[in-house]
Amino acid sequence: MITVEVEGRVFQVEEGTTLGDILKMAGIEGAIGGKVNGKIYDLQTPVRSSAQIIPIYKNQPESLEIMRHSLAHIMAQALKEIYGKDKVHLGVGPTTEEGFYYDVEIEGVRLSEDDLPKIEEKMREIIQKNYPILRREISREEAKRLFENLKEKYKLEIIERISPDDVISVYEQNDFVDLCRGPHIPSTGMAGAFKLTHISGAYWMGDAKRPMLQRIHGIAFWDHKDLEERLKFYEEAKKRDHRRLGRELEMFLIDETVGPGLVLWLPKGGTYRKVLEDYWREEHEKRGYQFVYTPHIGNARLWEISGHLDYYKPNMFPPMQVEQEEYFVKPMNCPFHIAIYKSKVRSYKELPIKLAELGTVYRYEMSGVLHGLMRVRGFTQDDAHIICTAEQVEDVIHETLEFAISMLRDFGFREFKVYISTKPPDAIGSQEQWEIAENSLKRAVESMNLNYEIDEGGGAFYGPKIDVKIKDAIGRLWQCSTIQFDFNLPERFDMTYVGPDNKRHRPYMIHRALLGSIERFTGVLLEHYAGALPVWLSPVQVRIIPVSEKHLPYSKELEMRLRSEGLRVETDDRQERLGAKIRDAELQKIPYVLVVGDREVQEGKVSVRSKKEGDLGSMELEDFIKHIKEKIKNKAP
RNA sequence: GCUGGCGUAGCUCAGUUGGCAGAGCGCGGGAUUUGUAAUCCCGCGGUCGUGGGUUCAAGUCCCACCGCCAGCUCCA
Repeated sequence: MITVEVEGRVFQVEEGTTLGDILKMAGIEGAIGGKVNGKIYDLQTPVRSSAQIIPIYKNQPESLEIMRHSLAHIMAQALKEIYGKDKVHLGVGPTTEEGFYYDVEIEGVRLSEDDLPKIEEKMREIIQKNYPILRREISREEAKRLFENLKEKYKLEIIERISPDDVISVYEQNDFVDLCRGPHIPSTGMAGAFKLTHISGAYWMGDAKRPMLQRIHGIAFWDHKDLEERLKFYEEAKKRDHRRLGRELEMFLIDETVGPGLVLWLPKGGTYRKVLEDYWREEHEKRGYQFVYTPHIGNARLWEISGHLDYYKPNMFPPMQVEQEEYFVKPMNCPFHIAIYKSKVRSYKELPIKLAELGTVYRYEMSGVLHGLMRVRGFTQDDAHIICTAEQVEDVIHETLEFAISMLRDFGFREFKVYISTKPPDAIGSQEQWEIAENSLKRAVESMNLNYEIDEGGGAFYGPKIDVKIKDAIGRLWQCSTIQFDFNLPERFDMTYVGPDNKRHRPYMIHRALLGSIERFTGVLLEHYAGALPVWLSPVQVRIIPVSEKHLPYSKELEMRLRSEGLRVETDDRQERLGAKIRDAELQKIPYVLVVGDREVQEGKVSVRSKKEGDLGSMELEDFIKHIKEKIKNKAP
């Protein structure tokens, strides 16, 4: 007998009683599954030891996971029915954040997106038939026999990987059997609303040397309403695509003849970028950073010392030969900053030293991963290296994290997720170094009340780090800031400082970027704001629209006046109708439009239309200047 | 890099079984003098991604390469 606790009540049941029977005993109805000591079980799974049980109902996210998992099976069954049992070989079919996928190999068939409706149709049939989904626990030998007979070569491989202590279970619906740990809904009829979205390739076991399977992706929810909402979200994301916005707003360009992954900043993008970089420099100046500039290429010897040629070479552009020496285009700025640090003997009195640079680096990324501004081959890191003593580490980390969050807030982000990655097994550096570093990271995050997760053992071999992700307007997370200890480079370059004891000591080095890269961050910003950048960042802040040609002189006067106030202004002097000019300003997402006609000329006023708030009516020019300057100062959206 | 899909005017796209390259927007010229999301007319604009091949004939079929997209993998 085992003891189970359900909703505060305690029961004695036979060991191996299914969760469903236990819940029934407790008088609980409508549960999809349950959490048994924190693990999600379905109703058919036997409970083998005393446990705390929390039922899972449809309105809880965990129930979705159960249902989506079953949909993956239903899809697999549909594929087998359409393409033949022997032809379809199943890989893995897990759930995702919003649905499920299944990796399959179908002999002689290349699926295309046109095949999806047919598969969906078959899935609906299976759901309609409402087959019971039955769990069966079988021995390893039986499992092997079963999947050998089914010609499921990938499943056999999975069986090999299942640890001997684990129970092997299969789930059956009608004549379909799948190796699966579960959990599942009790019958196919309970499946919710779903849609197959796309097909892609995926290596078996994520290994490029193994065969590539076809991955069929689907999304699923209990309600059609939620499904529709999700589909709308995709449309919304598509509307916000920075690649489209970048072209429409004339921000940037990636030109095939220049090269893939290499960004050309157009004048509008250039103006925006200058504002961003000026702001960035000011903020760094306030916090005692010193600015440095370093070359784009460096001698191979430098990259040998840094170790990049050992472990980073595949990501570097091939070398160029100059006067019998090899040079590499830089993939990182650190070795240069270190050379600057080492240019003289450093005293503990001048630490921490904070060297900052908007350093443009080049990395040879595989062609398949390039993506607009988000993933490119040449980009500018908002980079800095902080060199300090052990005693200073904690303050430095605290200050840096605070800096990162404050800067991201200025750009309009309000939600952050922080990840701390700790010591991996193959790490270098002393235990003491790691402890000081990791503790400082944890304390900084805790003192700032930030929501964080620890990725145990997820750090680089050369040091622990903090990554900050931001949540954008439609809930997507983007990694921006990273604060990374480096115990490797100070050793390799023999960096030292002279301590109060007049001896040489090894400093701590921290590599950090707040925005990540200017390119990527710009992509994120564009998507976050759907192209309508806050006034302070907008390349054009005000567009003046004369109602007719005769108002052009007054418009030009206004333009000069606003320009002298430091605002970015242009006048639409085209021979177009007012409506057309308003529309174009709107499409260009210009924050403020000033309409100038007879009334405004006579009264010396301006008629203000804000992108955010619509027609604000007539205003004294001075009042408008005050208004817009306030928005700029506050970095209002 | 790998798998699949796609490359037609500056942009968005149409182009049937192989048979004279099209539209809208944009751009140039003209008319209009406009009050809060598209005024009208005319015109310029393409070696159909590049290079081979099949064919009387290729945007269309075949091959290779380049680029883009969805993923895998990787990552700022």
